Amino acid sequence: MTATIANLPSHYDSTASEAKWQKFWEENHVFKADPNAPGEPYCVVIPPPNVTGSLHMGHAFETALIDALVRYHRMCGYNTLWLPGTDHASIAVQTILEKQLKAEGKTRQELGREKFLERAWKWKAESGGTIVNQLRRLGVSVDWSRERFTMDEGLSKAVLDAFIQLYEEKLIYRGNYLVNWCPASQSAVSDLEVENQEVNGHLWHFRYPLAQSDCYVEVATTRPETMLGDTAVAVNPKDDRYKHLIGQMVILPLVDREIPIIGDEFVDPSFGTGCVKVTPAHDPNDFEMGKRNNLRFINIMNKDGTLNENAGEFQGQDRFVARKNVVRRLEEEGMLVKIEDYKHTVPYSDRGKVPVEPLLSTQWFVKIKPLSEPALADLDQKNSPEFVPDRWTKVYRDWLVSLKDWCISRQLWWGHQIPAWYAISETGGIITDTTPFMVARSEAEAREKAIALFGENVQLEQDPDVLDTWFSSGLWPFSTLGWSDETPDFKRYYPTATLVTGFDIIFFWVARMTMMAKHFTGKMPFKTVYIHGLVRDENNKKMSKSSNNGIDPLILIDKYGTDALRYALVREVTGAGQDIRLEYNRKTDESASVEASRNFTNKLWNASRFVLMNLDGKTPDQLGLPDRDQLDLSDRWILSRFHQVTQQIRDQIDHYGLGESAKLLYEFIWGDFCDWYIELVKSRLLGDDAVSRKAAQQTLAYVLEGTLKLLHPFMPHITEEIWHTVTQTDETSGQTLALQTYPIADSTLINPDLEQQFDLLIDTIRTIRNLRAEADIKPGVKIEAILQTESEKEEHILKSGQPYIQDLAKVQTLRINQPQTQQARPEVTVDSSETDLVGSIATFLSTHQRVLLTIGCILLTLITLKICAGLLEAVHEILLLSTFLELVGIGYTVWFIKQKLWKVGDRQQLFSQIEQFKTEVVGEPRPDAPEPIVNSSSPSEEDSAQTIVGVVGTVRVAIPLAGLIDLVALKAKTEKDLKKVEAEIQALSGRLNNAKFVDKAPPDVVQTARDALSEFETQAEILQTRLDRLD
RNA sequence: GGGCGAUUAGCUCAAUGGUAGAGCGCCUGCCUUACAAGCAGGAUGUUACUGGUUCGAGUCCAGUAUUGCCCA
Repeated sequence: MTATIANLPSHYDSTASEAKWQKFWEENHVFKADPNAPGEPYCVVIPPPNVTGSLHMGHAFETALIDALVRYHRMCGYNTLWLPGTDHASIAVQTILEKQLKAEGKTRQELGREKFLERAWKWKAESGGTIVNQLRRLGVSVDWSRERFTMDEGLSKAVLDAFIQLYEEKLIYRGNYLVNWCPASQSAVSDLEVENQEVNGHLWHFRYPLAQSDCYVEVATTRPETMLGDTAVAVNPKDDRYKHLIGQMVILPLVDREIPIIGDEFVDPSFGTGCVKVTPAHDPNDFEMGKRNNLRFINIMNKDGTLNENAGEFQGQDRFVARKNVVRRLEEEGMLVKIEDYKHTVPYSDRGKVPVEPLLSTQWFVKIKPLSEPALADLDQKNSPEFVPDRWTKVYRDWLVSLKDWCISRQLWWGHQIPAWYAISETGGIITDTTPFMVARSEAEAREKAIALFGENVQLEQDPDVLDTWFSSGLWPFSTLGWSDETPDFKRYYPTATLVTGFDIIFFWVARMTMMAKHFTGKMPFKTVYIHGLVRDENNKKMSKSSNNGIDPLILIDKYGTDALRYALVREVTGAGQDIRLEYNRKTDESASVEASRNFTNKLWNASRFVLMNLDGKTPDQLGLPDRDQLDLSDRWILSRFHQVTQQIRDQIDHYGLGESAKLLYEFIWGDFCDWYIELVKSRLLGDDAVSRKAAQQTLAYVLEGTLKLLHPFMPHITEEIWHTVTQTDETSGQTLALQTYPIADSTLINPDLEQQFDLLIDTIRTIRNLRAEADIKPGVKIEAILQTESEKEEHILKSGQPYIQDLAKVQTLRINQPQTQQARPEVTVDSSETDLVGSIATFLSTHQRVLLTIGCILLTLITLKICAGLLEAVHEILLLSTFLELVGIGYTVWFIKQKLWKVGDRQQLFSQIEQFKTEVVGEPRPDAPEPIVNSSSPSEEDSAQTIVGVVGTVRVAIPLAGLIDLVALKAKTEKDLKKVEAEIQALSGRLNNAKFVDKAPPDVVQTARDALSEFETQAEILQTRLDRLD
């Protein structure tokens, strides 16, 4: 048994609770998957975070979404596995480490590969530890026993297997191609690691003289220094200005090299002069042109971004220094025509933050078409994988179609070293483009092969480069499950169910995984790809490390709790794929939206406290299911709502409507359950009808427990905490909400008609409350209210809900009448024997309130004076005190009259107090009195101007007010209401008078409009009558 | 330049083509024994703009403006 709830504080302590349950889940192996257990498998692999430091809000968002899906499916009975892990992020980590080294005045070369890698592993341990800790604090339901890292033993083996297989299939090749060279990290980077930035640059126009004449052609470039590597000038063969020049030669200035003028369709005649210089070794387009036209490839650059021996006088200069110098020299030679300001995009290295240099070098490539085509076929033929939302399918498809061969080698140390060994003894002890190599599983295997080819004395050296990180990430969905072995996990959980990730890495990652998976396993690695948006900051900027606008989720978790943060993130999502914006004040570390969610957790907490306080120490199980025959109207209503919401939530989550589900729960818990049901049930819990009380307890317990289950995937910690208390489940039992069955909607309890009827009661209560506020009636004061309707149905509903109205609108006496015009109808005339004593007194009181007021006033004054006199007598010996008290007595009388009798509202309050005093003596009317007071010989309230009136549906709500009221204000309010109603009437009748609308609109829409019009007309009539009487 | 989104209350965002809602903020009144992190009530909109389709458009179409992202 757990501690009694009475000891619980009124505020939920997230910090303590979260730590407790995170520990509990892990220690009890709650999320440990068992491939031998029954149930359809539901497996999700985590998009592995980079070990580059810590998680940011985007990760928190993503894991909140995944966890909601995973916990939901687990509770739905799937054999669920969420597999966690991290990614080694070769470039990113190496950049961080080199920065650290630089700060210490060292380089990695000085340190050496081995020591550098030691350092990297140390970093990995720290960062990985931080990340894992953060994931734990987020309360994710992952199976930690299966945690993986892209460079751990198993995954490294998978990488080796994949590489060797692809190489043997001739899908991996080594070749000399143009790559994106990052001079900062001194490595090739993939197209994806390049970020195009718009810069304000220049367009330089140069003259290249023709070899055979005094004429020249004019070319334009944004990178003048590359002219040193030009091997042609190209024009469009259809360009009349130049086509006669094709085949002629020009003399390259500064270099004095003769280069041809070629015709190539690629040249855009409208760009610049229509005549372009061609540098095949330093520009991707020129590279293609060079291959098409058999041009020379002259590399003018070293790997550090300085110019090499091919640059002549500029050798050794940095590329940007050389740029200036080349321009100056051309100007001196008279070859500079002009310099234009020019805005263009420059490729920057994502990591190195310097402009990327297209550089010709020898790299390893994956032939992509044989991989992308099967993946494309699956998409086109089977719509696999299915993207949610669908529009991302096109993005994914376009990418697959336009893929180029994938450069997979990186000139880095941190990562999977390429399993190729060079027979360097064949090429003078160094690796060159022509050094023979062996691809093998190990150095020993490579040596065996090498000896066979080159003899015993062959010297081997492993390729120093590592593989692109995405090569190993591409294997993630199956390598983590044990591939390339047929492990039980792989057999049971592969292919996985859903991949949840951001659209920004569809290219990077999703396409790599589908291609690799199709090739190696023959299957798409996941059924569905759920694409979520990005978390933007308060300025609508994407949160990222480079923008330095990220927010550490732990700050908000510490302040508001994990559940609050997660819920705030998830409820922001609509549909899917939409970006969300997180409100955040960087000065105070506060977030309004997370605070709102925290308030919601607190609301749930307190509602649960209330329920617990009223269950007489029993659990939902002990109380049992409520007997349907004993249910009160409100019980049936909340049960209908509960099952309705259950159905909606299941539908939503099944279609990835996570934000919608979260919002549904918010409305249900705060609105239906707390604002209405709990308020309605209070009097029954306090009352002495044991049967009704028990039904209320059972319903409360049942709905609360069910709601905790519904909410669990979104707010795992607080629901677990409350569930354990409500069910009195000891922690040591190992029982957990996380493994309970997710509620299943019982359609026999869903009653839309009942819900609609209940809405009328709610609206009636609201209208009375509204009128009370308008009339400035104090909250504690009980009033009289009169409800009139022409509709028998409405009348019936109002009568069944009478105690609710009295209870929640603080109505002492409620009359539910037929309007005067129909009062003759017998069914509404109730035998006077049914009119109880209280009703008589109320009628008497309201009829004779003025007399009563006067009597009360006199009585009170007399009592006051009597008390004063008595006091004076008792203390008359004290000097001056008697005079003082006399003054007090007189003063109080004056004060009393002014305070209690002068104003209308105050007199009314006094009246009400007297009435309450009366009820205390006579007794409270039973809240579940079978019939409201019906009085066909209606008193004159509705004839009096001293009545405030509102309408709901076609129900007229009247509250008689004692004494005079502010007629002007009342009139203004009535006029305002009437105006609103008249506007509605005008709009509706306009529509209904339109023959086309009546003809063409669906009949139910027309009928709805007719019903609404008739309702508004009734409302208008009621309001107009009131207004007439006020005049 | 091509593509994909977005633009609705002061702010953040909702609304199967049927006549606009929520949270926060604001105003009024309440410490009503679950909750002041709360309760009750209230005010607030030419749905960016211009046309078109339709009986009917925030929603569909075309264009314009602003803005964000992706790809060149």
